[in-house]
Amino acid sequence: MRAKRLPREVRERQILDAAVTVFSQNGYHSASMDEISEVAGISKPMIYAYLGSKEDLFAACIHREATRMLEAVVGGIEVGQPPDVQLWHGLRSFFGFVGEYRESWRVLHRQSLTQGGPFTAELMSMRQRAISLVAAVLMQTGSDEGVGAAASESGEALAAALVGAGESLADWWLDHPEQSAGAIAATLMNLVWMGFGNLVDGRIWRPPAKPA
Amino acid sequence: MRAKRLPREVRERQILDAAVTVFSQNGYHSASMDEISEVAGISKPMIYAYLGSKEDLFAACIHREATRMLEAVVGGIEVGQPPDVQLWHGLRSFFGFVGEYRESWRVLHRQSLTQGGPFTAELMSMRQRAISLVAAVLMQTGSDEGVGAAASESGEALAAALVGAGESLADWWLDHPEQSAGAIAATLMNLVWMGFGNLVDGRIWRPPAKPA
DNA sequence: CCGAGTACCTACTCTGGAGTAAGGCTACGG
DNA sequence: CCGTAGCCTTACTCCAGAGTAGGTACTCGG
Repeated sequence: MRAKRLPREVRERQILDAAVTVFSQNGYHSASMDEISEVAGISKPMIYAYLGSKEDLFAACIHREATRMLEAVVGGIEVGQPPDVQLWHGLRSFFGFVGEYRESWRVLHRQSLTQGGPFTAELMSMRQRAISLVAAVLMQTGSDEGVGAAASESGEALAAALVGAGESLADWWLDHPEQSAGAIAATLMNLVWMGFGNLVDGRIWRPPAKPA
Repeated sequence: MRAKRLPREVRERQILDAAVTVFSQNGYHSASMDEISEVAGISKPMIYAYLGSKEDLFAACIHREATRMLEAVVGGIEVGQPPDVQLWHGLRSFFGFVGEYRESWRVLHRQSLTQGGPFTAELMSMRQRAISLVAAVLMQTGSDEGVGAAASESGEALAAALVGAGESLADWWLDHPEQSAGAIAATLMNLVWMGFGNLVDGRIWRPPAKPA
């Protein structure tokens, strides 16, 4: 069946959408260009004409979705706020994004670690941006209040751990969707801000009164 | 070149070693059986004769390495100790393992999330065992001291977050090897036990006097 | 010394799937 | 109404790499 004639811009979006869907299902290698073209409702050579090789296509997917996600998170943070509130809003935005765009998340995370392809660059870069962002929020705490030596020395490491915790929790959430995004965000916020030692004593962190 | 005649048991170990090496470098899909056979110093049909298909081989690798790792972690924990000490020793053992067997870690983690193959079962199971183990340690805190409601309700989620933080920090460590395994473990221990809120105030967690 | 079993090899087959050559259809400017 | 630019397709080529057929050497019990 011959597809209706459409401007390039529109087709490119359709192709990317289809690619994200297919990649998210079974990973980069298991996805075939034929299947992507079928889902996109277009023939294979169009993909090559517009987006280049399979690797290029994957890189383009990663780039688009990563940008979307980081924009969502950054957009959720208000600069004037105290650091715990910033972190809280960042987490809420992150889990909100994951909940709303599961496919995007899957393609970003579940396929991300399979280093090997040249698209690794794209992924490393996005991950690094995430870590840097978190580190910045955490360390700003420091400049405001004179952060403890232990915290400031290992800022990047702490940020990496936090990012990993978020990723892992997001995955766990996909398999246990009974909770809301807010509840998940609160769980992580508590772990990371209060620490388990405090949680045991029943001390928990709560968002400030003004409803978020 | 004809290889020297060796008993099956020995060859199987050599093959598994080679497979772990190759899989850890570029992931499951990029690894070829030809390359594995070459690294193992043996010809391809031997692999098929002894370990079965490529998927079987990968599953066998995962199984062996996961068992090793969990044994290392479990072996590092002493049951009588208070929970924070147990967690501390577990973390030390974990990062010790990662530092010593980088290839094992890579094959376990970096390839693990690419869902799709039937070996996913093996991976899910090992991850679940890790999460359960952590959850058990954390929750035991509860039964000892009457854990806060917030902590007990989301025990599995907290464990998932902690496991993810550990994994992510381990990856980060591979790229920043300047610190010792103990230092990395201490970083995570502090984040997770004290929480960032306390770290900012300079309160940190320390292992009990008796040198670990 | 001789089977027979087990380690081991060379040299294939065969398929999935990336990427392409070559050309048809449609809209729009002139 | 015609040409040309750009959307779109069918129908290939081609190769990496999983898996195998079939045969060779070594070794050990008898």
